[in-house]
Amino acid sequence: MATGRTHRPATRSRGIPEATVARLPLYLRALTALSERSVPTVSSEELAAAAGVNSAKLRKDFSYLGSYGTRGVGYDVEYLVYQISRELGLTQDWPVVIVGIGNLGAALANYGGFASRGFRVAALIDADPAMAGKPVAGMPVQHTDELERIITDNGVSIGVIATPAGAAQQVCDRLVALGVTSILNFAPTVLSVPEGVDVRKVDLSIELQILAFHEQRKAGEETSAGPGTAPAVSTPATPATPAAPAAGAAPAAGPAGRSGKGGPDGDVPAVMPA
Amino acid sequence: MATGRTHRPATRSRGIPEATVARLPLYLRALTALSERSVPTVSSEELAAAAGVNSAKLRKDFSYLGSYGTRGVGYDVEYLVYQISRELGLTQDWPVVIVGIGNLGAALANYGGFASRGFRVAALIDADPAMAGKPVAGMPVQHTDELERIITDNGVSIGVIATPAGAAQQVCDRLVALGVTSILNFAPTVLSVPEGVDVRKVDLSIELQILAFHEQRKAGEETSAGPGTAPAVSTPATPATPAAPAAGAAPAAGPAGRSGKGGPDGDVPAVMPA
DNA sequence: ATGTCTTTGTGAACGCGTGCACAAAGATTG
DNA sequence: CAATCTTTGTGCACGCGTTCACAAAGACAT
Repeated sequence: MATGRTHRPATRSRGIPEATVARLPLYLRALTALSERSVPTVSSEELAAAAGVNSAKLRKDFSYLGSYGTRGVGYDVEYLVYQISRELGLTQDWPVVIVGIGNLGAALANYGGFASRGFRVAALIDADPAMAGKPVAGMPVQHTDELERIITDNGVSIGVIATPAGAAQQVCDRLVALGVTSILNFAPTVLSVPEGVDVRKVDLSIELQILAFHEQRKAGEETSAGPGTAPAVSTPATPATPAAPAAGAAPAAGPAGRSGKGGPDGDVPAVMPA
Repeated sequence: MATGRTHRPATRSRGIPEATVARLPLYLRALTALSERSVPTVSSEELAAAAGVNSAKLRKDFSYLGSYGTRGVGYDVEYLVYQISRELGLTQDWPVVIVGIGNLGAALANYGGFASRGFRVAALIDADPAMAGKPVAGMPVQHTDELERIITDNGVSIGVIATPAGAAQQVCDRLVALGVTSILNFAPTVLSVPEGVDVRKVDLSIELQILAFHEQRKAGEETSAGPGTAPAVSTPATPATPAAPAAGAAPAAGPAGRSGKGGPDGDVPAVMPA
């Protein structure tokens, strides 16, 4: 999951709940597949199964868009594809810039799922002068200096940040200053943006960490009996009071020493207090 | 947002809400940054700002883990890093396989954020025999035939799928059969898995689509007046009854024509079984 | 035209997550 | 030791999202 809506407390834009908006692309994908198989209509039950959701939820979601179904029959696939596309704004062309052409940026540039949904990669930007001119995904990488010209010339309003964490905020600020109002952030940092700018983030390692949590829980349940977290580790309830005081000794031995190392990003200490 | 927990209706494992679990990695990242700057303690206010959340929410989240703060002072950074790491299961080593070494798979293999969090890339797998032996991220790509040996030898319980959509379910089934119980899916498909297997998905294009929705809404608001979706388009309320019948005509004119084209998309399978 | 059968659309209940606001707890100062 | 100040931990209320369950609507058969 790419998590994270930032700002805009409970945006229920035009009556369509955020949760529903987040599912529309899923329905669209399932519908597109049906469309390619020339399936004329689907029931909410079938479509829900294809999209991996509850059928009641799907019907309620669609009810926010209007009454597009026919009782006793189901939904017309083509028509629904069009309605959802329009609702999501995919009937128009969205020029996009990708900033930071490292491994991930290059992968994004090559990703077919963008172009097929109306997202046109207008430019690939990188701060490294050595990258300039290099072709990635059949398109020359351009230097950051070109950013302003590119964005204004193409009318770009959506930017993708795939830079290292350290550069992300700076890039973000520049994009926003140039009029970009939607940002998809792959850098592991919290971006601060002014009111009116939407940020969504995708953090690859966060997803793995969430899986690890559940994995640990599963392993713990089958190994030992109780609901304990890790087997053979003291329960988390105990070290309440001694926490803060005891911690004073920690930095000496532990992770503080690691802070010198220039790792790829933040990480977990090898040794810990208490 | 990489969204998407599948299965497990309302998993509140061991009393820690899912929403809280999803935020722990964020806190951890912020705390690690503080740790590297040798900051000894933080208040909930400061940490919340660094993690991009509400301070009340943060305190409540931490309260599920136990009472790790000191009133009037704040939280001990090192200690909290340890507690969260342990809770997430990051104090142990998680061998991971990445299946599908295309652009994205290669980017994932090179991503530093995994290794630094206790995730060890045990192997890179690809179905293409031509890829076998090629070094990616300083590690030879191995053929799918090796999958069983690799997984059992390394005790892999987490798999990352970065294959084209068409191959994802098949790969998933094989992983599950070999004992993998957590899957991070980058392929744009809904994976069906048996009870007890966790799937999280990251769909790059979904995030962009959600941004496009909001972007369209923003544009619509400033251009025309009303809360209408796209300017100069009939409101969605009208075509209620004629929806299904009229839909037959829709594909001709509208974007429905798009369905025919077999895009460069890695996305929807061109053909698929019923 | 009438009745039956299928499937939508939605009212209502429930549960989770969020945020407020404050009491309790400890540090700190005089 | 008492008073004050800071910050945590949480009870409570509210709103969003999910799910159930059913009436309304239309297709289809007779």
